[in-house]
Amino acid sequence: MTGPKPRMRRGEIREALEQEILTGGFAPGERLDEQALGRRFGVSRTPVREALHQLVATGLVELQPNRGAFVREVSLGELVQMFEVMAELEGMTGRLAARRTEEAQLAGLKAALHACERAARAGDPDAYYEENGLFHEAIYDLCGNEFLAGEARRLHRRLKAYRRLQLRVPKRVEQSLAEHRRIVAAIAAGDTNGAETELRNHITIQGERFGDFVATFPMRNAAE
Amino acid sequence: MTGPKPRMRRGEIREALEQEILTGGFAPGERLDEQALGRRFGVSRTPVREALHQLVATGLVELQPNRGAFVREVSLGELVQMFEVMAELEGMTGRLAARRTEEAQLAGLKAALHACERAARAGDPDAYYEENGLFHEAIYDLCGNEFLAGEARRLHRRLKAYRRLQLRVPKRVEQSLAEHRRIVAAIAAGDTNGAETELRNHITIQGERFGDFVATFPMRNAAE
DNA sequence: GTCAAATCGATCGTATACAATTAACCGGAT
DNA sequence: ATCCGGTTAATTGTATACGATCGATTTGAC
Repeated sequence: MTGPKPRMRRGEIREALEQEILTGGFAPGERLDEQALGRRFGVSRTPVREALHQLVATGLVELQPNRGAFVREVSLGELVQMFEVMAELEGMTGRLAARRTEEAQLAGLKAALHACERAARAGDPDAYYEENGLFHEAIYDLCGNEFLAGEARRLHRRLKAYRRLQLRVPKRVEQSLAEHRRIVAAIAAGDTNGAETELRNHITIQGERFGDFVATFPMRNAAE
Repeated sequence: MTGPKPRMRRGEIREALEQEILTGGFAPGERLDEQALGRRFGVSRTPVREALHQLVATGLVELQPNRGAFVREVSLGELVQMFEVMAELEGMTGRLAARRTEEAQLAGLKAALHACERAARAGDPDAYYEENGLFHEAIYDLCGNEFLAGEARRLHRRLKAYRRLQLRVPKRVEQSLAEHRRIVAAIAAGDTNGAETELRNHITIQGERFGDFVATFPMRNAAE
């Protein structure tokens, strides 16, 4: 048996489970047994339970009453819906950033853009992915709405695995970079509509049309 | 001692605490003692703990490590931010509903509107508040994005207490009703921009200008 | 052979017990 | 008198024990 027992704490357990679910270590729909996980992490059921409950709040895990915790399966349609909302929130951060940002505050955003350019030139998709996250984070900081930023971060995290996939598409990195440049230009110019539109499209290309299509199909409800 | 012990379950405890926090039964910043609450509800610490953790996820409670749970204090600025996001989400539901709704599906929305009209004519703000919630719920159903609907419901719940307050402003019910009519008209006409704008303004009147103002002040971060 | 009901097993939900961490209090030295 | 360190008390975080609930299996009758 290879089971090490490093005695992790609740927070670490939460992160470990989240990581493993996002990377596919647990199959969607799979049951997450409390005592099995407890044995695996070298702790009792209690911290595992609390970690699972936190994951329920993030939407990764579904909790059936008196039945246990299961890895939530996200349908394609649901993913589209989440991207649709993400696009809206990101667009909003752009609009607010464009309206509220002063010239002097642009340094961080421009630095993040340059970092993206370097990663793209290096042809390193993983590095670009990291810098991309920091780029959007820079916009969050500029939007002046910390609550909005928190919600955007939440969804960003939730969609992490899927966003990463999209970068594997051939010319996608270059295209993304070009969009980043237009976004910065719009924010710098105070072009609220431009920043909003660019950012929205940046998240879902043809997303709304696609959304219209799948919205006509019936689909599962979100967990309580 | 008036302490009854009805032995509530976790879900009930969660709702009771949520209700009491929203209605001001617990002061903002007040500490929520686990065993005290356990005694009060006639249960042990365990279900209280789980209820508190769920409230952390909703943003009502803040959890300091090894220190305990506290009622989260929401500053005015934070409230404005939340309304700003709420306005955007509602606007989005309106836009999607206007684009995706067929004539035959409008019955429910129109019924909800008529119910609002009846409550307004009766001069009953509380009844109007209820019907208002159902009206927005009807739009959620039409937007075809269940995930978005879930997020909107979450924020709606979170802002419940404050929305209720706004309806006490003199002519506010009549004004709200007029906005509802314009919203329905826009959705029925398939006017995406109109529905989005009307709904957005419906949530925050002059909200953006106010947001611009308070965004220039420093403010607390959202809890982890 | 099929279906239904009751028993059995397993797991979740809750209660209680223990350990670890923190904050407050107190005493002493500068 | 003030500041610093150690000690203590209280509370969170975790472990374990118990009870309740649900699903599956088995047995019996039709």
